[in-house]
Amino acid sequence: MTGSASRPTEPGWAAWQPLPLRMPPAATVLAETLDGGQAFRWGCHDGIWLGLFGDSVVRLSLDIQGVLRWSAPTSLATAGPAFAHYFDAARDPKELADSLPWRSDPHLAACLAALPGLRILRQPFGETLLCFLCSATKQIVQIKQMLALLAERHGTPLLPGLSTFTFPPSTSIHRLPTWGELALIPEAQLRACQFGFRARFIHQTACFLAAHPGWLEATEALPYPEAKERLCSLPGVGEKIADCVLLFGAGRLEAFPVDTWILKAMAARYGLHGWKPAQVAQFGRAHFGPLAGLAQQYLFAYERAQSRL
DNA sequence: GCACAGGTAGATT
DNA sequence: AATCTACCTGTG
Repeated sequence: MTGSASRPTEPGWAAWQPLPLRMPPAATVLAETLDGGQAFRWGCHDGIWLGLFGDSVVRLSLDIQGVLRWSAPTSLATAGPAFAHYFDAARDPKELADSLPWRSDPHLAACLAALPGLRILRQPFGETLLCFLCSATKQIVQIKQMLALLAERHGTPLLPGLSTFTFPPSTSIHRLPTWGELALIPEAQLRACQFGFRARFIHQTACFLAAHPGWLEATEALPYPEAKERLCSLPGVGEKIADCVLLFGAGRLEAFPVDTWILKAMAARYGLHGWKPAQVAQFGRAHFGPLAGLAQQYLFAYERAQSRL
């Protein structure tokens, strides 16, 4: 009996509720969505996902029928609705993907077919900036470890009352520090969280943001080109990270982040051998159109899956 | 030992 | 303007 509908209620957690979706994702696609490199705060234990974003804590489970259910702590009444927005549950990802140029692009068509229903999450803007400032030349597993350590040491506990009911075993549940909190942390303490050379960038960015109240919020509200330009003015933020922040943290689906995977994929699949990242980014936006970022996520996931075979 | 990991910034050519 | 390199640190 693995159906979560029949799971008994656990202390501190509200009952599991179905998330209304046109088409629930397959387990592999859900895993790729939550843990495929756009977010770094999800973990899966015994078939149940636990995720943290902003002040929210949510658990997810695919029941035997394939229905996606969520459960939030009773102390966090807003976590459910917050997750629906985070997951962009109101939007049908297949419909969105259908307006990508897959009809004239066989490789894109293959990527869409391999991961039907892959989504772009709508993560908190500031948090996304922090996460991708940590990402430079790091693997996903390591990025997750760095952020977990930072949250553990410098972030507010989200479920103080549930500290004894650990889920998963021995996992601490702290939110990431806000930029205001980060500005108060000495660079040395960031280095102690295994940030390496990224510690200086995070510290400098935190100091800048502390000196410019409202700067992040204003940036998020700007059109894509202006928002990207402003993000790139932050220490440690180049084109790639700016595009990731706008794509995963601001719903700007026209952003087309070019990392080493995409660089290799576009060379191999589209013949762009020897192209520079900026050239590939321009090609991507022109070729894939206003939803280029969604296409990018399919290409990225497909390429990583191929490499694991 | 050494290359590489979802890069960026500053120096050098 | 284009190319090269240092920057932390863990992993294979």
